[in-house]
Amino acid sequence: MRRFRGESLHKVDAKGRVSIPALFRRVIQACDPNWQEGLPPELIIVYGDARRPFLECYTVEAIEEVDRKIDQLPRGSAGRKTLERLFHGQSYPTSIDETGRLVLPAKLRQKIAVEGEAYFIAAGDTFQIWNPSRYSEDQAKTEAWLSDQPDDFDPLSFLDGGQEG
Amino acid sequence: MRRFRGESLHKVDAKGRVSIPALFRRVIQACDPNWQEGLPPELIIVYGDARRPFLECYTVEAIEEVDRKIDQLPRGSAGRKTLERLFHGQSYPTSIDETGRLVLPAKLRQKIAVEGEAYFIAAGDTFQIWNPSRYSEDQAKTEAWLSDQPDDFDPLSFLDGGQEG
DNA sequence: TAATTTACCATAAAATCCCAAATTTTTCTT
DNA sequence: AAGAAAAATTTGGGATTTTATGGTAAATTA
Repeated sequence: MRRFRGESLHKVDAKGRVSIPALFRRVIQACDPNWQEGLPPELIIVYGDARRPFLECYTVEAIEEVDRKIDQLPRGSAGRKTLERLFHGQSYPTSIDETGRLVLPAKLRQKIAVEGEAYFIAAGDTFQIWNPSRYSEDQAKTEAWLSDQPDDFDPLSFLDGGQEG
Repeated sequence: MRRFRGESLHKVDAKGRVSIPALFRRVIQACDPNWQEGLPPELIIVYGDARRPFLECYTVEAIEEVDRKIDQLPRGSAGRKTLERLFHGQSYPTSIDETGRLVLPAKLRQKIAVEGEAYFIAAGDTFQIWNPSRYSEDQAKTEAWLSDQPDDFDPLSFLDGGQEG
């Protein structure tokens, strides 16, 4: 259980509180090496990439892997600088409260235009938080593209294009 | 026993509970590397491809193979994004309960228009769940096509690299 | 102090567990 | 090979737990 799976819609109240999908909570907890009974499981929300209309949520383990890779880049290089800004600066470490909720500060809610509801969707070792209608639009594009493919087109054929092991 | 074989019809009750064909259960259990005595065998239901009128059920091993391949695609590529949506987002991880049943949430039942009964059919290393009459229609088409072939046409001839496409 | 954040408590709905009745299939015995 | 017994399977109903969400009080901080 080290991988997120599934999608769901949740209410966001005036204080910015949102329930995290129950299945996601288990993954977050399992991937927090510091967690123990009684402590709140932690996660990191990365919000800096302005081109992306969603928040990207990392488990502690996943963010530590990114950190290690950043550490290996040459000091002062453009790549390192950009990644440090994004993952160290423009990120928000937080935790899951007793009732399974998260608080999204106003700044983050504005960033993705979330008000009364938020849409959660898994993306492997991270998950994303979207404005529901923005997600629908994005998804509609993907589906339109898919329906333009031949009837027997299998999305899995993407897998054969890349390098195989 | 790592391959599904067979087909059958089962009742779906008001809570969405359905028996999984007993033979399928053994395959699901055998292909769950985390399974041990006392734990429920797990499986993953993929429902996202709107062009398909059925649910596709993966064993843990089968889905992990897909996951590994997705991981190898370039981050941010269109193919990877589509597959992440499909296999990580639009999927439902679940398990087989003590009595051999599965719960299909309302959302999934609606997706394939299943109400009182569901039709299960093996498809190699996955199996599918259909609305029974939709399956009949689809099957009728296959049979119509077959009966249009010459009497001596052998389906196995597909194996010899005939027209693929 | 005023505003914001955090902790705590409460409740309805939904998902899960537990027990058990009918079947069906398999095994055993004659 | 037939019938009886045992085991496994399919299905149903109720009780229990978890989840999603709202409200209020306490605490922090600007």
